[in-house]
Amino acid sequence: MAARVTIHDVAKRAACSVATVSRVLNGTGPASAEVRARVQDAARDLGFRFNEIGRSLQSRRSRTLGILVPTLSNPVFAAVIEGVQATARARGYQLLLACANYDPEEESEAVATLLGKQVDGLLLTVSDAEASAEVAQLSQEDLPFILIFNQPRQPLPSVTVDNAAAAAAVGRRLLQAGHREVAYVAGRFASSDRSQHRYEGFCAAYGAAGAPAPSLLEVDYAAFDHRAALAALLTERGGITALFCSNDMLALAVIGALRSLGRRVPQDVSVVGFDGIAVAALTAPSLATVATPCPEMGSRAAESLIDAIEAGERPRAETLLLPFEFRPGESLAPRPAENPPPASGNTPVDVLSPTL
Amino acid sequence: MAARVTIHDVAKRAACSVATVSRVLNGTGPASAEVRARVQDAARDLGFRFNEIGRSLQSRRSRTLGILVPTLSNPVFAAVIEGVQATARARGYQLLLACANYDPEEESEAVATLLGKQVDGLLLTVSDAEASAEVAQLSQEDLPFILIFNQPRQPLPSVTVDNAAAAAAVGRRLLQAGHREVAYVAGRFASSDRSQHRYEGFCAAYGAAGAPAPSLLEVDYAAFDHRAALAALLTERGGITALFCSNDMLALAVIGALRSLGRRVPQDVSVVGFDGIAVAALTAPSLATVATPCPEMGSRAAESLIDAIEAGERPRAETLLLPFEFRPGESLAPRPAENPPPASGNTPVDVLSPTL
DNA sequence: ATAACTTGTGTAAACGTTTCCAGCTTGTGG
DNA sequence: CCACAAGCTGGAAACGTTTACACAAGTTAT
Repeated sequence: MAARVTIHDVAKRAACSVATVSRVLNGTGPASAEVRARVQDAARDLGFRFNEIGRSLQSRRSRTLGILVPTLSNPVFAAVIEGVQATARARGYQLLLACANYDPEEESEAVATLLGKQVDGLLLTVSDAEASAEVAQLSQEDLPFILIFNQPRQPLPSVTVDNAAAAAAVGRRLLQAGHREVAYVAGRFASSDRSQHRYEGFCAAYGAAGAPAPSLLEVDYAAFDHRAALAALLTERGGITALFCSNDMLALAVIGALRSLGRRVPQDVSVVGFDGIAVAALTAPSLATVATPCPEMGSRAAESLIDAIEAGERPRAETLLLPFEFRPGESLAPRPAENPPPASGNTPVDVLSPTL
Repeated sequence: MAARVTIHDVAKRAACSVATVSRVLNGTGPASAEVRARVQDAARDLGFRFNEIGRSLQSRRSRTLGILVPTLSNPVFAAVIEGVQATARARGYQLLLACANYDPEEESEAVATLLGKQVDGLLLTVSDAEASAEVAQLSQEDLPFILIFNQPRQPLPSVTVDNAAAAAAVGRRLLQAGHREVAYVAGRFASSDRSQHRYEGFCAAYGAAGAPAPSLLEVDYAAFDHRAALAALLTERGGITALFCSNDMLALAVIGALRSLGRRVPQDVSVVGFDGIAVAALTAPSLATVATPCPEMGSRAAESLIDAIEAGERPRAETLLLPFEFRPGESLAPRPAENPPPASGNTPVDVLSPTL
């Protein structure tokens, strides 16, 4: 019921004009000590708070950033958002959140909605930055934006890690551990530019070592049961001793699937992930992975974006690569001796399918 | 550069008044087929999109919901938000996100900011709903809000699970497995109403069975190394064979700490969590826990909130309890036979401290 | 034929701010 | 004593919408 109290109410109570109230409360423009006190008292008494909608309309700045991620189910994105959120708040910006479920159409819709809400800038992770209609749309609308995780080949503002280099590092680790026959397991390969970069880097490392090119296994990310696909891969190419998964969530699911197929990790098959989500260190076996500085990526991106906004420019159309770090884990062990994998008679534990 | 195109630009191009443009584009009010077409063409040609700020100012409705959570590091909250996000979007609302880091002061600040942004309603998880200044503030400001996870004893609108009942269920499971000496491990007990409810329910189950009351171990949530605290508890009360942790993230950390103390889970100590985060099913040992329907909690809360908003009312001041489910896991096993825990000579694995 | 609707359209006020501009006090230097 | 600056204050326009109201033209009922 309490009708919102406006600057007019404060003005009336302080017996002055709204212009004066605005000047006093914003500390802009002069005011006598006397009226200043009256205004402040009135504002306090009435519990006045600026209506940011009115402010935004007048100033044509919403002090709001849009952030678009594929999902919140993958902790990587939550971690990024945490970083974004922290620096956004530190600099006086709010966050309007949208999830696009890896669907380009939903991405476009979300961007349109965010634009309608007059966000001052946009941070986003899209399926494929190169083929993305909404990136084009943004450039055209001339709204400052920065991609996160995406590593486009054209010059676009983005913050990520060097996916190819990181994947190559993983490749070298695996080679070092004696794994010559390996596979890359990807969730949504076709629609993820970064997943492709990772595969390329991975293959490059194997090529450079004169080892056979890693197989590529694309699994249906939506289905959480990867047993059939993995079983097929492992019997088809019998010698495979290590799997590099395109992200940690997938790696954890793969480990579960392997276990229930009776394959031990890492004794029979080694598994490496990508992202470095916190829980990966807590599992057993702990997950070998590439740790990406998610919160830092978020805050660096937010920082640059806000800088650009406040300078009235657009962010520089170049990729900022942050350092990654290979994080060893129990899921990666030296290649087993030349004995064939054990018969699958081992008590297959049923994995509970998580409700992501 | 592209100056935003407004309804006036459309009006000029369509050679009509802004009122007509508004009526046509909103489908409100009459318009001749002829002018309707002109307006639609003009809007399309100019790439017109409503400025929601202007709209909100005029309509005094922002079609935006605020959502305040303690953190995004804990996947539970990400899961809730995912549910909220889905139904909010389905009903045409956007989400303004804020994190308060479990700090009541930051909670208040965040609420104030959200109010300034004129959110139509607020979904929030606070440290302690009963002692919370911002809940009072909200009631007073008469802004529709619903608590999530909080289970206040006063009548306040909230969506959660019956924490005490769920904890009692855990207690019964542990008793059933022969664990008579147990402890409750809590992250931030003092500041979490739900953690307290859980402890009460847990104790009630033990009381009803005539078993000794569970010990209470409060650990510093910020410090990720709980080894010292756990070692102290386990030597002090030698007979403890099971730990019930106030949430899954803590449970996973506790399992790591136990491992590095040379205690095997579940052979030496059983561990049960609370929340049912997705990854808990993927770890080894998989985590026994209480699964809470996080996305459902989010969507139910959002649904009720929006209903209230659109009815011009406030949500009913009562707690909606959603069903929980005990989810068995490998981390819970029958109490070991009467032999004392093995000497700690077992290869202590160093847990990598996650960068949450 | 007139009165009373109906239909389509435009004018203008409002929503809550900020800010330009002008005007009113004072005080100062000539 | 007057001009002028400096300090303070208020009026009013603007930001992009929606919508109450007025009005013109056409339709129908009397």
